[in-house]
Amino acid sequence: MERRRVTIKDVAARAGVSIATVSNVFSGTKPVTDDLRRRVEKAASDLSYQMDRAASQLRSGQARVIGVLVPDLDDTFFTSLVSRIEVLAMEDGYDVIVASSRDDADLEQSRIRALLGWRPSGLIAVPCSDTVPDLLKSEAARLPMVFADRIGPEGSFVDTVAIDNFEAGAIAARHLVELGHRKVVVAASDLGISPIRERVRGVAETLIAAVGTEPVVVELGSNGERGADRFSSFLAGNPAPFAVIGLTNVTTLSALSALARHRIDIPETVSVIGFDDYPWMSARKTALTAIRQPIEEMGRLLWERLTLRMSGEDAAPRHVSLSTALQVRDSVRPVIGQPRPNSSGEPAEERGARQHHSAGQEPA
Amino acid sequence: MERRRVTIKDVAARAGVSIATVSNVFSGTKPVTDDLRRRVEKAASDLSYQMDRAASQLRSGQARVIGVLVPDLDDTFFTSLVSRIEVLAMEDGYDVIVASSRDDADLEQSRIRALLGWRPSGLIAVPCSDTVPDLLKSEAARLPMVFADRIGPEGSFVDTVAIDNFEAGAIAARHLVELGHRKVVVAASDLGISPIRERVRGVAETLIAAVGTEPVVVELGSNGERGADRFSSFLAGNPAPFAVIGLTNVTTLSALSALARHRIDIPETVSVIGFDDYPWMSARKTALTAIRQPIEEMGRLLWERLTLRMSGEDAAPRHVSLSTALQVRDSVRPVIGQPRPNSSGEPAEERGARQHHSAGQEPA
DNA sequence: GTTTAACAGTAAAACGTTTAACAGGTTGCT
DNA sequence: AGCAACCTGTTAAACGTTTTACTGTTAAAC
Repeated sequence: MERRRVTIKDVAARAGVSIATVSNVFSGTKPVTDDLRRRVEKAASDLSYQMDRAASQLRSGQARVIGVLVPDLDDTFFTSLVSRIEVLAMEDGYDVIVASSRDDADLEQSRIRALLGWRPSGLIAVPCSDTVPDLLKSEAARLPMVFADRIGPEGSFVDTVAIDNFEAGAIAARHLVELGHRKVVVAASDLGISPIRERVRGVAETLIAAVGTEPVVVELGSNGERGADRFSSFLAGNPAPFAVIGLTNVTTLSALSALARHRIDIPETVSVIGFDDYPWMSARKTALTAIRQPIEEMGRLLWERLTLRMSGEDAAPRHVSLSTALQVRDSVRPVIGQPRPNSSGEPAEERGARQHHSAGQEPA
Repeated sequence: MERRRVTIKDVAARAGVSIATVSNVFSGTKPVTDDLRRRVEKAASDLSYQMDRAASQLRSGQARVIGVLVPDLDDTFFTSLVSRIEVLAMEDGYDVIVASSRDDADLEQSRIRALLGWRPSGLIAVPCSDTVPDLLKSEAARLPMVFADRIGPEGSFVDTVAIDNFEAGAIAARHLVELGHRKVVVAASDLGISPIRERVRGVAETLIAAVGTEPVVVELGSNGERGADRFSSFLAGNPAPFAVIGLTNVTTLSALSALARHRIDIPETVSVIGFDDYPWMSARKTALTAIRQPIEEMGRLLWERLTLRMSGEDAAPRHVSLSTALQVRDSVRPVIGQPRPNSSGEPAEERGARQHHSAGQEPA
């Protein structure tokens, strides 16, 4: 039963040519006359020949594969990115091998090793922490790579594509302020991640500048379920009304989940701005106002940068920063006049940011 | 700058052993004394040696890679599956390369070719149509593979893991019936896909048996946005109240979206049962009752079957069928007494199923 | 009508591993 | 003591391609 693998040799024999010619027919390295080409193609399809990538890659050094490393394959944001990249890569004849670091630096390290073992033509990575593995730093000269989304302060030794995180936060805060909100709660995932810190900063600075109020930052982690629990217990100690900004699609979900659990009405008692723009956000009675990341464009730019590098571009690293936009829907309620005074207290501070408490009038 | 690649030879030289020994240290094929092993490991790490997969694979024929083919990388169901598989595969030392067929049979064919070119150790596929590519049929003897989810009537030449689709539909219908519903609309994706047909059948037969009513089946396609439009125009011609069953997480979303667009209250005017169980479903004021697929378990079984095959099991194909369960939440409203008569008409038939119209009393 | 250049094809040498065949050295068994 | 069996290590031969260098042949240029 165990038929021998059909190799380039068999094809060559059947077509009556040398193996080099067969190789040329398929790789197109050197021209081949139509007659021979046809003969070879016929022979190949007769034998249902399939090139052996391992052999091809070993000899040529060209892998035609790109590695994609993301922190979490259950997070729609990352899978959307992977999806885009897969399409683009396929169109250019590359295959993609995925690896998830599950937000664990050690695992990330080992996944990177695995990816590198493929000697891929390129690497697209969403690092899981600010500190980029040395492994990659030393490889950066040799291997084309682009970082996405999670760009640390020092992540500048390589091309990057990310959104303007500060702006994203600012946009959300501004919207809230314009509608009269003063008490805002930020549902952050992990303040150890610098883009998240930036988003928080965007919210905080805008809020302070506009109304002199600091946001309350709640750290929910990157697991949705735990996040919901945490936000739920936050809710227990910090009565509405206020507005919440989700800084991540996962934290948005967590916050929403907790809010639902407490049967708190949106936007009547708490206004919500979500992150990312996914179908489920508009599939609700009060559709979610959200900060939309241009995922499609991110994918495109990521691939563009990578292909440029792969084709030998050797300029200084470029960092592209994309703008987010607010998708205004129904989950933010305009507040008329001053916020009504709380009867029973107000959000206590949870982490980092101090909260300015303004009962009644502004200090001019 | 272009340093030469560090190979097994360099390591061997530095450690003062033969390349075969180095190979043995890493592959563990033959035992090596501790002394040498240490020397080799030291040398390898000094040079930061990394094995070349291409060479290794070429020689050994062992790829340690498994191909995963899904119809859509933007559908959370499939990405959840991929995520599970990636974890399991990694734990066993396999890498995974993903390909999306985007529900296109031609593309699927070409993606399969690409996957096969890697000579993977195994293949996990969610075919995009009932007719399995001949390409795979002929490869089935050689290459361990398992099909998931989309199992056609003839998909039996290879191991499969799927849910009991008929039962899934039946469960949903039963729940509806028990709560007094008689008019049910089924939001199907594509009736060309046999699992979907099965789910429809499950709903229809249960409904007919219980209350003598046939469901109205609306075909929404597998694109969420278009699906929402279609369901929206269905809604325009077919006034509530009724109950809808989403047969897919995407169609659920589409239906919900359209419902929201028409400002129809859930569950007051229409009751909804969704498919799959995702965080967004419970992150709403009226959480969604849904048919939950055991994705985690599916992934586990898929991997289990595949590893069994990869380790040489050569029994007849096994087909495992998993049960779904209804996750009861708040989106289905009990109907008291008879359904109130419609004022302006009722759902017209959209495709396939005829609708029985019972104005007033049952025909005993 | 030479000389050149371009072209189409081939033979053979890589590419970096794994592994089959083999070689000493030690141990175990009569 | 003698022989087999077993270790641990080495040498060299694969694995299936791509690519370099080379060989004729044909077209272009003088």
